[in-house]
Amino acid sequence: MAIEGIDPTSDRPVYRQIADHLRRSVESGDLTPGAQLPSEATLATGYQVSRVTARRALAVLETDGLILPSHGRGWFVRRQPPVRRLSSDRFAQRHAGKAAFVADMEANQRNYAVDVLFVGKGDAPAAVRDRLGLRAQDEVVVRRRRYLVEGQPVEFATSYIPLDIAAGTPIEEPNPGPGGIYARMEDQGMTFDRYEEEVMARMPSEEESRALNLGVGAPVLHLVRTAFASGRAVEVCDTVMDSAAFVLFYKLPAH
Amino acid sequence: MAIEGIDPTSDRPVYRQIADHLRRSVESGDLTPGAQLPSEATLATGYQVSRVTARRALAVLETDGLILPSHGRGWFVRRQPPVRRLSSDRFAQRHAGKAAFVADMEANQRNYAVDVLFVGKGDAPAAVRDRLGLRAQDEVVVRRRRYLVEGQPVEFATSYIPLDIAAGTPIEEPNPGPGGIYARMEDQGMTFDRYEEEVMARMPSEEESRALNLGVGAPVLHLVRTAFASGRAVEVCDTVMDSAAFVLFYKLPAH
DNA sequence: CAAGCAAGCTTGTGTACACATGTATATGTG
DNA sequence: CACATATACATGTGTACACAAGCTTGCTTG
Repeated sequence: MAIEGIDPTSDRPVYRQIADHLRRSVESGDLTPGAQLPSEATLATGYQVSRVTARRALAVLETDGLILPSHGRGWFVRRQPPVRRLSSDRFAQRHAGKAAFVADMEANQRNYAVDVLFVGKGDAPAAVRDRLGLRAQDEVVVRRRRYLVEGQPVEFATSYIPLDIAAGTPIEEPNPGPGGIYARMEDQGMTFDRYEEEVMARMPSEEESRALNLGVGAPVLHLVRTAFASGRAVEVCDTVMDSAAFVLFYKLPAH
Repeated sequence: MAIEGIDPTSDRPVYRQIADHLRRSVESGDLTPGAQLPSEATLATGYQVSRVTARRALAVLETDGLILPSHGRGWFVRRQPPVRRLSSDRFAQRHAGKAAFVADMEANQRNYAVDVLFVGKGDAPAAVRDRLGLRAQDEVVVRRRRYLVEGQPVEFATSYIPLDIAAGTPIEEPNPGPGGIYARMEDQGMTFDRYEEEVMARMPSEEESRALNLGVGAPVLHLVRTAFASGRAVEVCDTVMDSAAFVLFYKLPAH
């Protein structure tokens, strides 16, 4: 008699049947986020397979981003960070001098934090230089920061601003003051024309995966925003986001 | 003496060292896209490990989306489909009566094809009904289609249109005529107000992975667009895209 | 009581082997 | 020449086992 609906004679491999079975337990809420799964040995005897096969089933769910192993402790159902939305108008309509991320977070009533990881002069990648219309030797101000929601890192953002705009202004400081760097540029008399955003989805590098605390199979959203003010590109912001934590929202006029 | 830089005494597991070594071969162009890797048995003897360990190294690269196995043939370096861009203004500025996708493709000089998979009356998912402002029992016209570029399926799109708009019009036909369904709605005197797009990145279901011919570790872009005309939501289009084939491009005015 | 250590659990990495199944190629037969 | 078949080789799935290494618990010892 088959154990728990597993049929060794089926065309579908046993390890996939076990993965399906466990997946249903997770998706039905039978195994809640954070819950511990039975140990590999328990699963193996329970499903009457070898530990190798049980592990293979677990690996499938790990790749799917459903569960995570913890060496010496066990396998656990992933806690999905709560989804939040970002609006396309988040840069156009800054609320009462607050930076975009802060306004988003307060609108969604979430605990958030921003770590400034690096601010200073540096070089820009070639793709960024192209968008800013700079030459190879031109330096920029680099602002790298990390955003956390409910204690979880969810986003890394790196801004590149041409030196002739940023030099000698609060843009070079870790804290650029109320309204963020956009407000400081407007202080200089700049008027923002438009933004261009390029959105990609891809797998994270090992470093990104570690930094965002992602599961093995979890992709990232990669957003490159170019801001144009007074007829020129004044900033490129390169953002890598935990895809489970974001839904990008764009409101587009119909001409 | 170590074979090919593999050190069994290192802290880094052997299978990861082998994966790194092979990854470099792929990324350096030593193994070009489409090229076949040595067989598992060859790798095992070459690196002096068991076939299981060689397979584990290959599985790492498969999860990373670099290589693909072909049963009975071997492992091959993935061909990345050529990246193409979609513009945010693709719906606002339809060119000479051409549908959005067609205009995009011709602008990028690519071979493309559209398969109409299903057109007819049906039910909409709850999330779609909400966006359209419909009740549970309200039926819609469902239009499901597949887009191919250079022979590769890259996108599945499903449109939902309220029955009171679509019934008895070419919108119910597989071929809705020049300009697509938007043009037919305008024929009815509708004026398009705005579009809302929600962009997510996630891992595909097994079915999606198969349908889009994705590698194991490849994510999809999931876009849900709601079109508003004459003050009401008139269409929801649910699109799942091969993330390797698309860069979404949005041009946003600065208020 | 507290510190430390050992036992016993967990996952992580690796071996060797067996057989099923898909693919390509060479070979032999009509 | 065309077609079926055998065979060699590829990956796919599964077993059993061994040992390393991390974590938790509880007992022992000072």
